[in-house]
Amino acid sequence: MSTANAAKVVGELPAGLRERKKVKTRDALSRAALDLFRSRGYEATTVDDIAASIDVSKRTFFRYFDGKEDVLLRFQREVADLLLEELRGRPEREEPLVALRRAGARAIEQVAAQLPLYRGKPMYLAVISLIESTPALVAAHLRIMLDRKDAIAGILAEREGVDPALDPRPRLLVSVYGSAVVVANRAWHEAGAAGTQALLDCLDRHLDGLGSAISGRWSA
Amino acid sequence: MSTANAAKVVGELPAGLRERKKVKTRDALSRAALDLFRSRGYEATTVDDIAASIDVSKRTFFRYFDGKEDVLLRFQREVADLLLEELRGRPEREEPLVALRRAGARAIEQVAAQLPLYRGKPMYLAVISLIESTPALVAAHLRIMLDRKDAIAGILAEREGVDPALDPRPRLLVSVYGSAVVVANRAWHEAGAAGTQALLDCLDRHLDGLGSAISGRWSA
DNA sequence: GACGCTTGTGTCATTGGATGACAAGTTGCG
DNA sequence: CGCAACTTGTCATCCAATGACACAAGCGTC
Repeated sequence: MSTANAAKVVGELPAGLRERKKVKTRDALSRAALDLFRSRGYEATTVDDIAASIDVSKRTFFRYFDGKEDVLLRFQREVADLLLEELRGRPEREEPLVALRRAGARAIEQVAAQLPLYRGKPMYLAVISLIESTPALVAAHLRIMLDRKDAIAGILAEREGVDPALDPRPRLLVSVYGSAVVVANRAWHEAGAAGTQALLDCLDRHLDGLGSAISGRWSA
Repeated sequence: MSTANAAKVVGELPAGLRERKKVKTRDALSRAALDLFRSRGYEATTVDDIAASIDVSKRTFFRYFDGKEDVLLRFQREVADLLLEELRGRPEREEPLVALRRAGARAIEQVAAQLPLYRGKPMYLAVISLIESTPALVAAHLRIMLDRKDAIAGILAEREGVDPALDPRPRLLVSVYGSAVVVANRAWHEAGAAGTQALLDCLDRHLDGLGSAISGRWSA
């Protein structure tokens, strides 16, 4: 139940032949899309191109993914869903931002580790890089986080015993956390897009900087 | 020079007949779009509908606006641009977040005051409400802010004498500020979408809550 | 006021994303 | 094997967006 949606993870045993085929097709589509996006660019690649490159019809592509964006964003969705799950399991003693940070870090670790590799590195990292170099995808990423924010804010509100409809802090915190994630992703990408640990470190640095960023003046 | 892009403002004297016609058409399109979006919903309204309702061709619509979203988002763009302008004029003594807040508040005030009215209230407010009730538009709004964030962060970095490429704080602050704006917009919308002052107050309340949201535990 | 020049508009065609309908092919299973 | 359930491809359609081109309307000039 805790891994309900994790059928896409590597070490799964996919029941019958039918299921195995589907997993294979989805994976092939993901890779083909990633390849094409990276070489030609996201906008310059049509869904037809992707489908044709693995010899399926465009219609089939849309049966596996909700849209062109979804090929990449489904990983981000996965992270967001995992974060939600992890957050529910955080000990009550942790203060809100700490619980969020831990849950987020664990979610990223899991996705990076469980998802298939792409050229030796976790596919998840390649996806982030691609997203960060495509404005339309950054926006779509924001949208995904937006969709999850209410749920996350709800959990935080419950943990702290406040009413999310009256107290702005739950939503604010979630939103601010999301901001830090986005800025950190970008910094990581611009700094060369190293490994998973570099990404997590970068995120930590940014989250540490939050307090200092919003208060007082900055020293040069 | 400071009001270079403000041709859309009310009290302008539009040179010749040609210009006056254009302003009229653009305004008619905006209103028609707003009407249709509000009654049928954003997705359910086609660009053809909008154009047909004021008897112009779809092609003409796309000559006035970059796309369907742009009819509404151009107001948000205006706010973002004004904020940028205001920020450049803030006194150096103000600390970063304070300068941002003042610049943002002034930008909103100006847009709300200068833009045409829609059913008695500033059109800007109607647009926010519509955006807030349409997920796709919220995402697009985020994208607009995203496009401006680097410029804003650059100004803040310069004011404070830090290097925006090394210090994460400029980008962080801008991003966090943007988060607060979005959360505040939504809260304002859900609270009944009162007037401009209510929006500004709501924004202030959210910005005041930032520090408390990210640190420590919350009291019930 | 007639002449061009510039600019805005409509029509037409096209591309690409996304979805519904239906027929044909596969897989799963008794 | 043979039927039921499911997957896929083809076809048609809708809509956003853009380029090409012809036509009309504003604008300045003589």
